[in-house]
Parts: sequence; C-alpha cells; structure tokens
Amino acid sequence: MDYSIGEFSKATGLGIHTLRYYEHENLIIPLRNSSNRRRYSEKDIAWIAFIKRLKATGMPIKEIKKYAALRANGDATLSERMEMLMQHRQSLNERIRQLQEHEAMLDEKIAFYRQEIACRRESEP
Amino acid sequence: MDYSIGEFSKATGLGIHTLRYYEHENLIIPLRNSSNRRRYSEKDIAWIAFIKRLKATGMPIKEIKKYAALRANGDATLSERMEMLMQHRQSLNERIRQLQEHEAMLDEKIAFYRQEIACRRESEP
DNA sequence: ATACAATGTAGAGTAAACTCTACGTCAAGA
DNA sequence: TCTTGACGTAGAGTTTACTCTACATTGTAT
Repeated sequence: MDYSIGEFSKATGLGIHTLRYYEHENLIIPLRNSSNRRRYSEKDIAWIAFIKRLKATGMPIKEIKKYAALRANGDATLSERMEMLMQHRQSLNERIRQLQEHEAMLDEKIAFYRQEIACRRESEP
Repeated sequence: MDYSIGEFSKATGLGIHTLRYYEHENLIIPLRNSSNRRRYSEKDIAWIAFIKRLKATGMPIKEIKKYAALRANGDATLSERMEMLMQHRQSLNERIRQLQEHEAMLDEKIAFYRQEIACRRESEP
C-alpha cells in the first residue's frame, strides 16, 4: 500500500530528482522505512496530483510551499487554505480573461494576414 | 518622430536593459544615429506591442525570434508568419481550455473546504 | 558471496529571460 | 571648462524550477 521513490515517480509522472527536490522544498515529506528509504502513501498520490494542478495554473513553488505548510498544520488551517485557493481562483480567472482577449487580437492579426496574402495573390501576373 | 532608448523604454514599459537584450537576440534592431545611439521608430512601438502580446500568450523568445527573422525578410514570408500565428492560436486555445478545466476543479475543492469548515463550526461547543 | 540495480546525500549544472555592473564616450547646461 | 546624465559595450549575476553528477549504501537475484 505504499511506494518506493521509483514506483512513486512512475505513478505520478514526476522524476525522482524532482520528488527529492520537492521534499527539500517541504512540499511533500514521505515517511522513511527502517533503512531510511522513502515510503510514499496513497494520500501522497492525491497530494501530488493537487500540487500538479496548482502548478499547471501558474502557482509558483513558493506559494505552494505556504499551502503545504498550512496543510501540515492540520485542520486548524482549513479556512486559511480556502482563502489561498479563493485568491488563486480569482487570479486564474483574470488570467483566463486576459488570454481570451489576446486570442481575439491574434484572430484579428491572422485575418489581416489572410487579406494581405489574398491581395498579393490577386496582383500576381 | 523617433525615440532614444530611454524614451522608448518609457513608451513601451520595457527596461533599457531588456531592450538591449532584445536587440542582442535580434528581436528588434533599431537604426543608429551618427554617434551610434539607438533610434527607435513609431513602427518599433507597434512591433514591441506585438512582441509583448506573443510573450503574454506564452510564446518563448526563441519562437518570437523565428517570427522576427521572417518579418525581417519582408512580404515574401507573409504566409509563413501566418502559419506560425495559426499554430500559436491553436495551442493558446488548448491552454485556455485546460485552464478552464483546472478552474472547475479548483471550484470543487473550494466547495469541499466550505463544507468542511461548516461542519467544524457546527460541532463546536 | 557477489554483482548489480535502486536508493541515499550533497552539491553542481542547466535553461529561460531578464537584470545589473563596470567602465568608457559624448552632448549639453551652469 | 567642468560636470552631469544618458548612452555605449561586454560580461557577470539573478531567479525559478528543475536536472544531473559523484559517490556511498543497501536490497535482491544468482
């Protein structure tokens, strides 16, 4: 029911170097067995999945670290964590809006190129 | 009708170090005056605005460099440039879709937190 | 018993995109 | 004339997030 770092690496898609780096940064601290080998749990799988989601939405490691620290302090920090997530959702929302705006501009530019190229073709001999 | 690097920096919001870096990377090559000072044009303003848009949509400098190289080769490269922009629009679209997905998941997580916190409050003395 | 694959730590190296430092030149105002 | 501030180049330094190397240990298969 638990994973060596190699197994965990395959299960999560993160390299073992990355996992050790995440541990160094206190994002995830697996248990150790009697010979000091890391033992990741099923819960760690879910936690990494969440970390990946936060990363994918542009949250920097520093920020994820803060979240991880709260999480490590247990249920007393629930509302603080929710606060963080709500702020993150806010900025994500804003970013999506901006990207959509940029996409519209890109569309315009492409339409302009299409025009230019059509003209060029017309005036060919 | 043209700008020194300092004026251009203010006009575009990019630092002068960044502008020199962009020049080093062949993104933008301003004219020089008789004493070797850079002279940016009105057209350069528009070009930087476009570069900023490409950057804001996640295009790496390397890729922008390719675009800039095509642009420097004039009208013969119009369709190649359009091709690039269309590909970029495609990936931007995909990215926006993914972010929206992540946003939905974040919403779920937040709703879950809200539940948890409500429960906790209920069971207080 | 031994080879070999996986794991451990500490620390160096990498890539992207700036950002800054050092030092030299030059034009214009007090 | 002197000084000050903007500009020039070359190259070093920074930040983020890994990624890799070197070398020691340990678990497992033969």
